[in-house]
Amino acid sequence: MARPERKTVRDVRKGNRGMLLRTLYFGGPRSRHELTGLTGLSAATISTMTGDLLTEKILMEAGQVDSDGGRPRVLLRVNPVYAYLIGVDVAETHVRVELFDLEMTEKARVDYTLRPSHHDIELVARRILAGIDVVLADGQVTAAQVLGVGIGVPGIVERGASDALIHAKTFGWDGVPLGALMRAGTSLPVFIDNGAKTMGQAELWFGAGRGADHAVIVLIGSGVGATVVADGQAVRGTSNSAGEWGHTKIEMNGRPCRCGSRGCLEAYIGAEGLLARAGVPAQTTDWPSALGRVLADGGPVVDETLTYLGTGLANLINMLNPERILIGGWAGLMIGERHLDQIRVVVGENSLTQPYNATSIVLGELGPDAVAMGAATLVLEEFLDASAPLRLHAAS
Amino acid sequence: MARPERKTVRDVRKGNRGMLLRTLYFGGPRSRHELTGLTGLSAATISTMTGDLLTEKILMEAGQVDSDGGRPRVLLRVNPVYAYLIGVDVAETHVRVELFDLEMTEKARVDYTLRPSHHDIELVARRILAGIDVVLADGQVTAAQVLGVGIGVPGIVERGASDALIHAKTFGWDGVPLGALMRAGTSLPVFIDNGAKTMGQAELWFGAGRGADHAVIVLIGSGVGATVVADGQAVRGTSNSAGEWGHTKIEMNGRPCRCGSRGCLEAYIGAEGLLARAGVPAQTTDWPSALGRVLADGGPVVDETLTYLGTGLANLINMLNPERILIGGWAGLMIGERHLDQIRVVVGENSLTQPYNATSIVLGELGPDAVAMGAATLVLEEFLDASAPLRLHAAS
DNA sequence: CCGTTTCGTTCACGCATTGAACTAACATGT
DNA sequence: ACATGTTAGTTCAATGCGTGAACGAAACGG
Repeated sequence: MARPERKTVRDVRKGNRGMLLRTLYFGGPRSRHELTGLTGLSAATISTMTGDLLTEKILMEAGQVDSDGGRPRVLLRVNPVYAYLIGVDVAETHVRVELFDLEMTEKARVDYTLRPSHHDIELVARRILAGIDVVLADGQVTAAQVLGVGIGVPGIVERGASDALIHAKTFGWDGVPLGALMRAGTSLPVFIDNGAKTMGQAELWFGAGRGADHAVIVLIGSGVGATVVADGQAVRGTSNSAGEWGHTKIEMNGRPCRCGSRGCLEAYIGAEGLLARAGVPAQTTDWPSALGRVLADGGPVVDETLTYLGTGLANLINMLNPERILIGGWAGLMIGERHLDQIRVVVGENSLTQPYNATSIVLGELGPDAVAMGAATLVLEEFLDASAPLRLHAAS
Repeated sequence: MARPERKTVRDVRKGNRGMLLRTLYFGGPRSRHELTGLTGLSAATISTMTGDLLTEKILMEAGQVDSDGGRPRVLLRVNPVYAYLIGVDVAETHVRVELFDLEMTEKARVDYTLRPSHHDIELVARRILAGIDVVLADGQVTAAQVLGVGIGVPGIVERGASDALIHAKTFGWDGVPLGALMRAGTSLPVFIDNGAKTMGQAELWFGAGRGADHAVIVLIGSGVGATVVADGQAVRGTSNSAGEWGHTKIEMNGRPCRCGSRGCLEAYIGAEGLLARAGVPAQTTDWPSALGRVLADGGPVVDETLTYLGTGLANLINMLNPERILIGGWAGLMIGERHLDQIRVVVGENSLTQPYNATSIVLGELGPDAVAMGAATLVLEEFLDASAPLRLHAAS
């Protein structure tokens, strides 16, 4: 019952323009002629629309191609330096700010280390704002050229009517208004989402998820989460907290989980739970190498982990029937690189034949650094969907 | 990445017309003036559009209301006898064909009993076609007045490029082309979907799910399934087999399930599994009263069942963050009527606070007979979305 | 230099929504 | 009975958009 909005003729333009931009963005340089076929629009419409986009400098020409015997085609492409995007990754140990051009090429980056338990929200906001200034200076870009700032944060981002509120237990954030704080310091449009979701977005757009309409991107680090994509759209749920795959129960009366419950998937396949099960001392700090040793040694704990992971993935397949499952996150990649085949076997044993056969299970391509890129993708999405109304802003 | 279609000005009309029809369908009789506010369209557009719909007889006037001091408003409503819908329920023991008017009032019904293991697809198709003729005669409706036939069937309905194929193990159906068989016998448009899904659709549109944008409708009978609704749209997955909640694993190395795997939720809370766990002899035929006795007696088996059910629901909440969960199916209703409060407690203990608080858990309102009505809803949906292109057909 | 082929643009037309001006239908006060 | 005010609904010129058809542009081959 999602209420469709009133539509007017201008929405037609906006939609078609977005479609053209998307096909050009993802479909490489194309001639106007090719675009008629790819978009279904008439040559006349393509002509006027590309004309507009060229004078706006959103598109640019990209050489010619001979076409046997006739007038050569002029290739068009999205102008990568028409505007820039900023992506921010707020993590437990650092705040990272990155500047991208429209093609997601990194132009500048700055990292701020956060001392443990120094996650005061105002400190974090100050770091982000300072980081924006730094990357703009480094990249020699003015704020007026930036379409917006995307921020990936830990925890649940509640998108209320007014402003995004962030709940992150481990940070001591309980309903923190980061959006408002940002707006107080910059006039750039700000988009905030959970870091796991922005990373999923990045994989979906630029990684192993390209082109998938139904996908689940699973993130296994010390925690466990998932991004669900149905019909090309991220499933957010009613308060934007869908995807807590790590806290689905997979064992009645199972291991206690840090969420307070028992038998959560995260307690078995999350790095923290996995290492604890393998008997790695709790005070170990270098988790990745510890995990590497556990995986190399093999043994029952690893087999058990693969069983839990495979069963958890099978549940996703039975429930959601995705065409693709991506495994990401630093721990997920380490496990998957060694044991993907065995995971596939376990999944096959625990899922229904028909949906299992419709799914391919692959590893993420982007690595754990993609949070900021995914956050920037939030801005890019807005631009592609509605380049007309958004457009460039005067910066303060 | 769902590719949006090329849009033209006429699509604007189609969309707005659908929106108007929907608000009038679900929002009771309204005056043109009220419709401007409800739809966001201008008075001018409302005027021309309602004019069209009135001459097409899709709308009709429904009295007047005084409006203090001025011209009285003329109320408009959807004309319930503009056209009719046929819904079919193909179940293990019967084929039921029902005729509805546009307001889903039942006009005629016919039941055919199926003898066990007489599920030959051609027999079923013949029954359906005969049933269509019977309800049309009983309801004194011509085929030309019927918008289409919706059919709810067991098993997985694979919506390929060409034609719907049905896989239903218990019926011995493996890729059966019911759609093609129907088209050979009638020229009415045919829509086929899984019966659990059509029932979910019925609850969502006309039952306890009205108005929910994010919902899960859970069906517990002898089997267990779910309909997931995200952003007002049913989540179907890549091959239309999403929603197999009953075969998600809730216990490692748990009870064997008839799907061949182990630890499936269905093996615990499905009527068959539940009765087996309670020690009810396998040859019992009257399952509902057996279940009634088990529930009345109480004891550990019941408690256990509520724990499994609550945990399964908690997994849905954590994963999908719905605003509403409906419990339906004959067994689900029996359990829920007695123990809804305890279910809510178990769910609370096993789900994250924030999404739990955003969810209300309620019982279905429509009862197990809603499969045919939900199937008819498939036709209604098509009509409301695209009344212009669909329109009435010449019948054979 | 000319015909052919392919690519791209221009323009009249049909269809959509809209604001503004207008008409319709009532109640009230005198 | 009649004027006035108020609310409901309609009509119309203006504007925006996509499209097909006619037209212009830029190459090739002879």
